[in-house]
Amino acid sequence: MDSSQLLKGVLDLAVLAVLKERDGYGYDVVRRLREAGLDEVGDASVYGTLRRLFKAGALTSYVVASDEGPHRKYYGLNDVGRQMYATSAKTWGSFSATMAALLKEERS
Amino acid sequence: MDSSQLLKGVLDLAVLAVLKERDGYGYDVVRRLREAGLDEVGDASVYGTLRRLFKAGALTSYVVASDEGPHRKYYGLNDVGRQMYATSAKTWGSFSATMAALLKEERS
DNA sequence: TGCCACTACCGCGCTTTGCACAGTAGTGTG
DNA sequence: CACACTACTGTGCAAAGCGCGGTAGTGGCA
Repeated sequence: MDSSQLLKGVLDLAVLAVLKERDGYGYDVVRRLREAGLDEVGDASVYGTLRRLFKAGALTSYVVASDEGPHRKYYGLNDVGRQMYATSAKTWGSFSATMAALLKEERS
Repeated sequence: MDSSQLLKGVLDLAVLAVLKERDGYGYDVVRRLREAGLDEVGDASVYGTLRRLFKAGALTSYVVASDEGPHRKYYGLNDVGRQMYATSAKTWGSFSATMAALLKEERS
């Protein structure tokens, strides 16, 4: 099945969630999301989301050199990002609860 | 917050869910979805979804005259639609579980 | 009679967003 | 030196939900 459409509007939240745990760079965020179960997420989607969130003022950004590869652009949550995470998580919670209730009506 | 993006890819499932309970026409499906909690769903989205699902062969369709207004175009699930509902519900279930797990990691 | 509200449907065009694809680099391995 | 892995970027596309406007049918009300 193609669950890519399900990510719409939720990838932001997912990225915020992993960054809330600890700062991370793009390639790392992709890995963490896939390990978390979102294995179909595209790398370009994550990079795009990070740039979008940064542009929206929700993330801090700093570049760190690496011994084993190219530089890494780290991202982390700031206050705006934490606020965004809180409200998004809440919205998602009520939305998924609504959907769960809708799907549970198995009285046919 | 704008939860419209959350509907992406899930509106199909929501529409299938209400039609699984019983047949319905567009305007009625909109009302039922809103009563279920998806109060921000646009009517054009539902009509579009119904047409799309019908075109995909998941729905039956029949027009019924009404005493109190315009005609009503009823839609109902066929075998394809029921199959689609089953797999979509399953996909949604695992996806939302993944998201729940991701959000629950409150160990900062 | 004229106006409005509610019901019911459709089409156009816009925006967001995830993604495929391609490209650029740095590092290490055979 | 080719290749794999790491790491980031840009372009352009397609799907989907929605705002808006339009078309009708019915009925109420002054």
